[in-house]
Amino acid sequence: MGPTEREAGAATPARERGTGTAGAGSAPAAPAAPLRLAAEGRELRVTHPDRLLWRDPPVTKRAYLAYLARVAPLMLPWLRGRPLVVTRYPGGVEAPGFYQKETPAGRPAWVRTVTLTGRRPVRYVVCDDLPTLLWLGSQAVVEFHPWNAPVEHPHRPDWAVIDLDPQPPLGLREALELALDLRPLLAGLGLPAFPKLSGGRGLHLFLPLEPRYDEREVQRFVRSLGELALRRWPGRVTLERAVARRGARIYVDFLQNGPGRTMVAVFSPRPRPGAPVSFPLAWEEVGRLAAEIPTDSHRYTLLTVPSLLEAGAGRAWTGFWQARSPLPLPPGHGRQEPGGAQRGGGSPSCPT
DNA sequence: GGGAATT
DNA sequence: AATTCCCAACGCGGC
DNA sequence: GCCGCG
Repeated sequence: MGPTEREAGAATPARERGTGTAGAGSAPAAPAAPLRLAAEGRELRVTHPDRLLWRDPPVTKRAYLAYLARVAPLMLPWLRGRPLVVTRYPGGVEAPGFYQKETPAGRPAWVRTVTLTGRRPVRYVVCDDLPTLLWLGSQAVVEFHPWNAPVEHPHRPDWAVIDLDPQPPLGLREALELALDLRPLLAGLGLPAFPKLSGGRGLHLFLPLEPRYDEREVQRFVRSLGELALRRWPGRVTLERAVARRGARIYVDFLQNGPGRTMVAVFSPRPRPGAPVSFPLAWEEVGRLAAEIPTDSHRYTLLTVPSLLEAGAGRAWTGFWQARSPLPLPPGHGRQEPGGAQRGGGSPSCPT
């Protein structure tokens, strides 16, 4: 989804919805005063606290900040120490939004940034703490896309991502089923995988990695995993870039592992109707959900900003950071081997 | 959402 | 003073 | 070459 998308026919800009204003004859609806917030000794100004970021279900900026504060303990570990790319929707998620890499101007002095030079130098936000998270929320940041690598070694990702994107009429159910079949295959390669709901139709598998490979190597490896899955389940899996050629299969998007590419963080909301959230699952839940969700449920929404605000954040993956794995690279994979053109592009060996 | 550039 | 602009990016494959 | 794609 591009951040500039908008819901068909919903051009109405988000408007201030009076906060009740029990106003018996009181002053004419005062333009909502900026809210003052303090967190961990940092002070924050929040304009338009009652603006609706999502209309259905209704989520005001104020409620959104409460959500972020609530999930912060579980969310921050996935943002901390990484360059952050965000999408922002200052007019609400039904109005156009935009990607932002460069740190928004006017940041408080205590917001950490890091400048990385690719084609051009970019000063990224590094969201290490609650005040920074809330400041981003106050800036109408809706999606959090941390780099796959930490600032200390930005070109040595410490996780790989397998993005399972079911093409309608397939839906979450089918993505969960594929993940369940992928799991033993990955385990056979010594790769524990951690699943999360994308917040859209699909599922993301995170594979904790020893940070010794560059983005290209990781991307090549995940592509070869996709090819393996494609050979094994040709009717269920596709690696096609062109939507028209994907058919009713699960698109395995390995390109998300490339240089400078990002994946939406755990607990990041999505700028879609329903205020869905990308949510970490335990494998038992993957199995349970696969059994519960109706087939072809390509619109299934499980967890939302309001539901998590109400019920609490749940839990995180356990053991992720202890599981960092080496990639089972065949000899020569990813290394310039003088004259040693190996066949097959380095597919992982597969216990068939 | 807000700073900068443009009218 | 008011309005508009700007906020990523890049390679790959199909045509 | 341009477009769509993520």
